[in-house]
Amino acid sequence: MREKTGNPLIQLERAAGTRLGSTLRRRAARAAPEERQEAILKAALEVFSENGFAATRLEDIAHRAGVAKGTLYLYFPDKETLFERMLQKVTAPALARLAALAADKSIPPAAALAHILTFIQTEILNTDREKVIRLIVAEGARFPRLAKFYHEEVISKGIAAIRAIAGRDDGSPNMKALARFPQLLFAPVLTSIVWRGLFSQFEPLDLPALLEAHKQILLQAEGEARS
Amino acid sequence: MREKTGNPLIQLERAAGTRLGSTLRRRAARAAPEERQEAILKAALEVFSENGFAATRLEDIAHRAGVAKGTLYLYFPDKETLFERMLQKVTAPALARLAALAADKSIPPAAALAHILTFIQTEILNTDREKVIRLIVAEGARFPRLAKFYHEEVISKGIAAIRAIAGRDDGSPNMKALARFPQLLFAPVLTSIVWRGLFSQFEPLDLPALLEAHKQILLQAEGEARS
Amino acid sequence: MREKTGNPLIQLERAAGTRLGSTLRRRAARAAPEERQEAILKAALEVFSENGFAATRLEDIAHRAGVAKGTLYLYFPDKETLFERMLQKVTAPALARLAALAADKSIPPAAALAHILTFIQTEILNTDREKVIRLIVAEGARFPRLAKFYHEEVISKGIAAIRAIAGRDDGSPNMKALARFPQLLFAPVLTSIVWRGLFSQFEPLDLPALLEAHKQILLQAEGEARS
Amino acid sequence: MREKTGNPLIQLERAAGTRLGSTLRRRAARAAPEERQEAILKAALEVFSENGFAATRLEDIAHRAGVAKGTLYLYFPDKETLFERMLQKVTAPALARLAALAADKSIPPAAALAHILTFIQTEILNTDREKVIRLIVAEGARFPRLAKFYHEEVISKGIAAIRAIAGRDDGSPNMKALARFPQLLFAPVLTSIVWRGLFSQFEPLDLPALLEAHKQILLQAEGEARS
DNA sequence: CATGAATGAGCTTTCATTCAT
DNA sequence: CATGAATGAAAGCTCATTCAT
Repeated sequence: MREKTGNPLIQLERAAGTRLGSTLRRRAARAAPEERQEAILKAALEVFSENGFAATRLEDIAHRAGVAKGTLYLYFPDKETLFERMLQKVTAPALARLAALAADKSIPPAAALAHILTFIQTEILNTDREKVIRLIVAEGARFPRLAKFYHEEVISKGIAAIRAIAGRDDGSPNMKALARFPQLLFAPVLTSIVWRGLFSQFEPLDLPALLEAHKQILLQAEGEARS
Repeated sequence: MREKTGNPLIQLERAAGTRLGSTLRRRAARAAPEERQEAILKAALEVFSENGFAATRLEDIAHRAGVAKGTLYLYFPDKETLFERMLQKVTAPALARLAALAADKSIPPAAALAHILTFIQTEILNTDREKVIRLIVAEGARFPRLAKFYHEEVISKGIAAIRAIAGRDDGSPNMKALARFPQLLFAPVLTSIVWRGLFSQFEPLDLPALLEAHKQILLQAEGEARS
Repeated sequence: MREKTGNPLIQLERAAGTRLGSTLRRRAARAAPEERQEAILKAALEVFSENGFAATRLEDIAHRAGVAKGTLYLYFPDKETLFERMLQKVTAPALARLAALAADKSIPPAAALAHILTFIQTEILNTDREKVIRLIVAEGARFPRLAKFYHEEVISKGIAAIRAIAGRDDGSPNMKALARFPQLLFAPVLTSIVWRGLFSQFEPLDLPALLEAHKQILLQAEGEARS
Repeated sequence: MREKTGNPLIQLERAAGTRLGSTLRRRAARAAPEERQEAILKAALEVFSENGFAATRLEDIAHRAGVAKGTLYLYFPDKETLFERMLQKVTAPALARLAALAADKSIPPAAALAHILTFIQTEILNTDREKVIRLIVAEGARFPRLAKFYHEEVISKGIAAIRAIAGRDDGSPNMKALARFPQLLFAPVLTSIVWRGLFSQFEPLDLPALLEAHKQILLQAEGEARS
């Protein structure tokens, strides 16, 4: 951390009050406001992910976004709000397809749930959303508003979708269990995310294979969701 | 280190006293040094659990432990070390019985794994160890030394035990999967711990029932590990 | 300069808007430059009066004047100059009639002085000029240039006028005193201005009656300056 | 302003990590807490008087008091409170003798009031209390709590004392006026204080003579309060 | 050993001023 | 001319760490 930037060349120029060629000045030719907002949120996700909320310095986010410290305050009133808005923004979309899956009753339940796991695999893992999950897991306890938002917007919807799908099946005991505890479907995903954040360097984890094994156990599926 | 908070949610609790002369010191008539160390570590677990590493003030730990701020430095060189030592201390024991289970080849694998889950239920959940797990999950990424320690002392041993047990079974596909991915055994436990830290107030979770369902799916066990 | 507030009492008023895109600009269809200057100075008097120099934000003045922040700099080089120019502008006229009174030797001294007090009552109290006096009293010590200007343009002229008038009288001891200490004439006025700025809400002050009493004491006048 | 202190000798010593003779270290051999509080309040009065509330930097107060910035916060929770406490502290005593004068009915009213003016002259003018008055006059409008405190603790008591004394006299019209408007007694004092804060360098003011003249006008006193 | 007052680096936030549009 | 987004110095406040007692 602690990148003491501040191009000395530029500083000299200023100190002297001179006005040399114009190419070197100006940090990035004034971007559109939406792009800056975007850049700030992107930088925020990165830096918060690396350091956690409390240990993140706004100056680092600003640097990473290519703006000045004060600029952040043109877009967000304070650190906490920036944090929450950033998480909400990344969180926002994404649940639509799950709802569609839940509604499509032509797909057999086991296949639909396998689809969900595949969906998670491609749309969340190794994505910004994985970082978000890590941040929520790590900081959510200190941000009840955030936990509530995430539960309402993501978790409860996902839970409902899984429950709806599993409920369509009648016989299978595993499906019954899933209808009661949808958490069992994504528990290995969450565990993998945590694992990869902590232990991968000591003991790597073959995530696709793990999820495949999970599907077979839970859904007796034969890897039909390979696509 | 030197991390700063600013989290308004947390600052409420503070505000403290107006700082006067110090006529009425002495809190508990001088305890034995081991007891003090103990008290400090206990307080540290509590306060770090509530606030996370960066947002925790050493003064709060000292206060909770009934000692002065400076006293902490007689036992630990700095905040980070206190944090790590505290986690290591709570972590330390606990794995012996798992190893014993793994070694006892008279118990059928499924029963042994069910035993492990029961063991986790009674010895970890609702315990200081659950708090430790939450802290590791939340802060481990910023404390690689800690993650390494925890992997070495706890995770890899648990993994090895599960793998040894599951490996004794030959036929069952679930056992094969567990031998390859022991994480699948405790994934629902970790998920539950995270859930209870974040979402319980919005949507409670019947943990024993969830683990029971998990056992049935994974081990076709019929709750035989009730003991 | 570059002074900072932090006064929480003042910050309440702010908080502003969340800063969005700027689709709906334009406040008042482009005014003539003199009018803008006027509007800025008017707004400046108001806002500086409410908050004092250091705690006043230029943005508030701009907002109140219906112009953009940057526009201020087209009319004034910096905050301090705006402050001084504003005070000078309001101060500027006003002394002519006093000089006339001083020159008109047909009016008996006591009556002339009573006139002055009446003049003050109608032309200063409850006027922008009262605000100016409060600002000078409050901030003058930090703006020697301003104090000097005010002394030269207003105070010394007023003092001279009073002295000239009182000096025309020979016998009366009060007139002798006033010729030596013209401040005694307007001391109750200044005191009232300060009082009303600070204590009126706790203990109101009947200003006309007070000045009437003052006239009687000092000038043995019987309210003949009612005009 | 902006005294960048920080004894370079000491800084070198620290940088090198050496431990030389012990006399130079240590900012003042750890004073008693009351003394430090005292020193801080004294420094605060000075610096606030020079710069006003908003333009005063806590660091300057700390430097002037010979303590570190953080030390201020051991004694006062924030800038505003320091400001108010400082003013209250200087204000606190002082009114007792006035009350005594008001109660002593053996002294003729005019003499008692003359005493009060003399008292003001010796106990307030050229004193910390004069600075306090200037600060209240300048900042009171922004600190209603402070204005209220000052009115309750000082002003209203002084007003009451004057009114009681003046009320004992029956005939004199001046006394009647004073009983109704006690402000007239101290108006020249306040005016002088303001004058000396703003214009003395351009036009000095013989304050004792002015107050003497005031006494003669108001009390027909012949300087009997010389004592 | 224990204490807690003292320190000062560091962080969030504000706002006068600039300048591309 | 006018705008207001952008800048970054500066200030209030916190808290890990030290050290005289």
